[in-house]
Amino acid sequence: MKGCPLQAMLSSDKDCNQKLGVAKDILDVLNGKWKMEVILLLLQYDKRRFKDLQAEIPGGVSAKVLSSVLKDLEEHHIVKRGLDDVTVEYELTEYGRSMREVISNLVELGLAHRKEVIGK
Amino acid sequence: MKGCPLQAMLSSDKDCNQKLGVAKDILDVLNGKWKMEVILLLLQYDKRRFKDLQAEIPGGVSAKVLSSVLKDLEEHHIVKRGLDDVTVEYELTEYGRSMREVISNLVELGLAHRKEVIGK
DNA sequence: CGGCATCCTTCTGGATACTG
DNA sequence: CAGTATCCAGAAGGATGCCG
Repeated sequence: MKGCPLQAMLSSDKDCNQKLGVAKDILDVLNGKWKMEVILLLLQYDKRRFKDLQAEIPGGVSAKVLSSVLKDLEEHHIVKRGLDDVTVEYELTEYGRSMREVISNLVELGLAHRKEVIGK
Repeated sequence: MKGCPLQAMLSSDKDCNQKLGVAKDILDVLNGKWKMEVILLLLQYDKRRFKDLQAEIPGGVSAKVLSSVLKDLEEHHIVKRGLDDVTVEYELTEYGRSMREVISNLVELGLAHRKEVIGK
């Protein structure tokens, strides 16, 4: 045993498992069948209505699931829900827009992973 | 619509959704209740036996679940399973050791996320 | 010791119908 | 249009027991 292998930490009194909890926080934000799809669409369109999002997501989401996804993303400050006149429009917050780099990094890591696990 | 918002891609003929699939690959590797715990323990100990891993994981994993986790990590080239004499020892592959930086990055992102979503 | 077999509970997501 | 309500199926994880 050599202590927590996660350097890059500033506060030293927290233990490794708490750090894992922090890491899982951000995984939860992106995890799920449709979260990244929604974020990507909102990166493309800036503002989008519920029905449009539902129609444009490849594969097809039920209204119930899309609703819960949007609610979840809103709670995590990724999207903003706004009543524009009579309709409802969703858009990314500034923080939400910062997810583009995060997802890009994941794509990079994913490509490396496919290379490592060839043929899988 | 302005095209796929994920730059940092080299091959241009694949579309955005395939890129998301690639990103999900790496998420799957780390996602799950115990995968990162196992990786962290193996970063600390280099080699570890099944029972030891099970005993040291905080919270407690059932043998069935730990078994499936290790099998999954092995399929993804993260851990190596070796019969050392009569006992079984697990250790990280070189690729598996590269997960330390990935997890560290997630911790960084998680800290930023907590800062963004204060009090949650 | 290192699992696998079985059974059970919980969580995600899907299908459909309905409402303000 | 933008959801909510209900019911349902499948996967993940847990508890316990058994086996080579």
